Amino acid sequence: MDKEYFKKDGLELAKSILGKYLIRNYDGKTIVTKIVETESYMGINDKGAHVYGDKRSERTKPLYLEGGRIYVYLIYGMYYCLNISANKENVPECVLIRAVEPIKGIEEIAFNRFKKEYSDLTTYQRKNISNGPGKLCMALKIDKNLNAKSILDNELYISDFYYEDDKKVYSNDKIDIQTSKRINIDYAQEAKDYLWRFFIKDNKYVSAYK
DNA sequence: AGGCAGATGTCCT
DNA sequence: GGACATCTGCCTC
Repeated sequence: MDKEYFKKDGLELAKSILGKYLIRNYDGKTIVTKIVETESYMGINDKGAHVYGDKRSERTKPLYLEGGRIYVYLIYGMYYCLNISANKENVPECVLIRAVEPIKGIEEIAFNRFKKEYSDLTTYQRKNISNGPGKLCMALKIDKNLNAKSILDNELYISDFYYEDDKKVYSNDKIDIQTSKRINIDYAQEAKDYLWRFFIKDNKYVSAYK
């Protein structure tokens, strides 16, 4: 992925990063996951968006930067959510990453989530290891420190391949995408019914919402 | 497998 | 003071 890739609009970006790899590097460790669920937030006219009504604030600053910036915010006082800004500068669209599938580094993920080895997790915990926006941030150790940084940098980036024993493994472009209404934005009036949630059909790690 | 309450900080009226 | 792009634990079925 290059800089230009992220300058498409928020709906295009949400669909095109499905199936791509979200890769996290920290403390010399690498975690590889696959993006399986996203939502679009379409800027100043979207009643579900943080920037609705052109609400510029300290919090929403990264959204106004050019596409490809990380926007991390705190929700319900205890959880982080990861977004990628879309489109060009001053067009504050973004994509919320709602769920990922673990590919590499499962032991690291299990520890970040439950402070236990993967083999000690219950089937319930295994199923719920990264199938939600707050859960995936815990799984990948994502917090405010990454806010406003580029999603092309080594700490956290999106790619269409990862390395398995020095061999490139590419993502599959042929993905069956399903759509639905966005989750938990009942306040957004007519915008709550827009079909701006996208997920990979039948993927085990999509969040619990139908 | 599903419903409900509680946790808890930051942004907004 | 209230809302919030959520998760967990505890309860019932």
